[in-house]
Amino acid sequence: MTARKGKNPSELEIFRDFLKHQGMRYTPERETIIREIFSTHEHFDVDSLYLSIRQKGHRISKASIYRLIPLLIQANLIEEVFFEKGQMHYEHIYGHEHHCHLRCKQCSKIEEFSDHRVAQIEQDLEKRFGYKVLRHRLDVIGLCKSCQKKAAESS
Amino acid sequence: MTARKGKNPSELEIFRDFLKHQGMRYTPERETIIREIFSTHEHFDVDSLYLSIRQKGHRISKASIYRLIPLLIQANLIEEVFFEKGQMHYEHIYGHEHHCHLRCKQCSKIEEFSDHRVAQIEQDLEKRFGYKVLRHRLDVIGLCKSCQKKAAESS
DNA sequence: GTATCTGCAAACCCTTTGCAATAAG
DNA sequence: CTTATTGCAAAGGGTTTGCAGATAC
Repeated sequence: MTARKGKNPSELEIFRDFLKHQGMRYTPERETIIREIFSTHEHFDVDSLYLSIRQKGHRISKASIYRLIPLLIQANLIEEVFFEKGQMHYEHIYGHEHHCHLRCKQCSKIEEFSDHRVAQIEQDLEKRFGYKVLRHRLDVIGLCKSCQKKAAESS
Repeated sequence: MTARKGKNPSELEIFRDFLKHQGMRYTPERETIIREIFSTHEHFDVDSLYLSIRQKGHRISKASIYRLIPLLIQANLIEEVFFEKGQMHYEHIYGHEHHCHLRCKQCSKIEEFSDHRVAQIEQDLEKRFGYKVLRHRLDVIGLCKSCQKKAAESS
């Protein structure tokens, strides 16, 4: 991202600025939720986030979490990653290396990779469609080595 | 589109075989739904699919659509593409040219594109990780021209 | 004939929202 | 002080499910 000199601002600093710019307020509840979200590198859903916050003794309502999430997305701190079993799952996009996923259709094993050609594609898209590209998600689905072997044996 | 009486679209043949193999039944309701899904190249969601089926005079319940979709996914005919405004959106992955999506974060407008470099990336992944690649999904998120303009005006 | 499928409507459950009390700025 | 924010509980809305009748095989 934009690290000119020195260290990058923390998620909390970025979000505080975002709120001030919007005429919104920086509350203890919001700080607690953000701290919990950024305390791990995992993706999360509202329910598990709510439970882990409660387990640490904080009394935050789910409504506050639901109301905070759109703001965090607007501030480019998190994004929706996938929807599963009736729930949306989110992950941080700030402060973590971007990567693409190579996923085995059979056993769901995931390899992570990066490829500079995706950035080239993005540049071409900006020219061709006039979009300002913010980010991408590339998921490649296939069969891993051992699942190929199993498939060959069973046929 | 009108019903094609003489020709059997291959989606239907594939799905009929799939059902037989699972001990399930090929019903007129299922055929009607599949014909409607494959009559266009668009993405669809359950509600709009339901409406277009009803508008053509067929009396199919939403429940039947909801119950059919997991089967079509299992048969590799369609897949989930994205979740938006509370609804899942699907698209065919069989019998139609593959394409990637360039989506506006603000207004959700979608441009479709293809790029041969994705196929090159896939080939490299097969070599590097030993996977057999089946397909991919590349979603690029950005701001379309008019949403960039709006953002500039309001700041 | 029998097990699957259908339509209907109610249940489900994640998410959103109205409201009165609270607190940030 | 003023107005955004909170927690609660109720409402919303897409999706799932139980059931009795219909139907593919």
